[in-house]
Amino acid sequence: MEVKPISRHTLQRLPYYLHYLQALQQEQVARISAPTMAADLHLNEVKVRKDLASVSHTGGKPKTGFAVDELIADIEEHLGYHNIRDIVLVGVGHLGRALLHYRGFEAIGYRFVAAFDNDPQRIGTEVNGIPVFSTNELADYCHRHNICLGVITVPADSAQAVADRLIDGQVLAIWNFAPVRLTVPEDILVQNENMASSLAVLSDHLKMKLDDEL
Amino acid sequence: MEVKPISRHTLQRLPYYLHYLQALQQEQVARISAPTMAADLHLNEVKVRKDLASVSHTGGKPKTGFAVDELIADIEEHLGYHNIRDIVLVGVGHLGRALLHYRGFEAIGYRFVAAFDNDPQRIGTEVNGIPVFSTNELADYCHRHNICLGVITVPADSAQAVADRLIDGQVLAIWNFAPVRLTVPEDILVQNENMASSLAVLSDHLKMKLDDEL
DNA sequence: TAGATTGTTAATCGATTAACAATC
DNA sequence: TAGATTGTTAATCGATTAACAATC
Repeated sequence: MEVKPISRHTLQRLPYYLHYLQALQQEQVARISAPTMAADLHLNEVKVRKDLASVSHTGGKPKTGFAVDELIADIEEHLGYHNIRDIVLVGVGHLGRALLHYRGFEAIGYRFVAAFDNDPQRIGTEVNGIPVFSTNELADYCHRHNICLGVITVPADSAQAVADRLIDGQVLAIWNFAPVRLTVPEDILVQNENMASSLAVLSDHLKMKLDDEL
Repeated sequence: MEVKPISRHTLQRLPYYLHYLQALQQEQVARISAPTMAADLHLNEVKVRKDLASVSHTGGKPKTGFAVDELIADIEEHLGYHNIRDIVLVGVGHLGRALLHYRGFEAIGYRFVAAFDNDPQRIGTEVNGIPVFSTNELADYCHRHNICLGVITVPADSAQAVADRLIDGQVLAIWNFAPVRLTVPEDILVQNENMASSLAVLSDHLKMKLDDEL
């Protein structure tokens, strides 16, 4: 019995499937086929079939497709819904605040339990019910509460210092929104997120469109 | 004289290069080699060389590398720094607010000129100096001001309606943060952004790490 | 000249898409 | 049975990485 690792791109699509299936569930739809999903989500048919095959336990049935309820359970299981993990956020600026309010993380098994900031004005307050502590307490807090993941939303010039403290606190992974590449030990997982990066791709496509129209 | 199209992944890396080079410029560093950049940014050496080759006009010189100033200019040109484009945002919630405050967009040639929302409490206010109008005025505003790009940060269930209005307003592209796939005419460019998607990838890697440690 | 660095051609890797047999 | 749909094997495509000749 083998467990085939699930591809990066498939994982990125899972939350879309989940959202779509939950909407179907609301409308009391019991079964759904891969081709229908593909059409509705504007994805390639085979891609959807492969994605579903890689997470579904029971699989689909020819002619009728997949049971909506089961698929939802399968995807949620894969995304880790059943073992909620505690995470922290550092940098309670605008982006930090937005993430603390984001509702989509619980659905994939993550919950903010604390936020950290340097600004005395922010320390001691709460954001969406989550307490804000001094960054001095970061490493200690992570260690004591067994935090696995830290989200960095501080400016670029303090991101590395924050990362170092998170690592002192024994986190396993860092989700970094600062526009710098962090230097971390090999066994620490870092995922970089950059709004400007995403816009850069869109921008290039847009430029080509504008050029074409001349 | 051919223009080779620049790859999606290269584009995503350009903002990182730009940020890194600007830091070097601050420290009065005049020239930089691809291998050094690769080491500092934890990227493959050849990847950096190819990326730089695809944007640099004058190219590098063996032994000494690239002129920092020229590289910055080349990357900025590619990202569209020199023709700022006006964009709008719809949905002034937490995420919308964060984006309106984000400083990284100007650096790649985009400027928010208006925001839209349905909430009467928000209409008429300003966020970071950007006026908030009623969503009713969306299509009209875009058309009159020749807006090329609309950013959607409304909840999933109203995202499609907003997209329809943006398209009425003749925008060319949509940057969609709602967790749904929009239905749009073929010639409209849509880029989907989903925080949960990104976390899903990180989550899976993390799960494997945790499993390994048992 | 010797050595580091560039730019490019070839090999590898992973993801997408096409083709098709198996199934209800 | 006929036809839609599944699951998988093979072909294609794009990006990364390795190898190497050209250059200052």
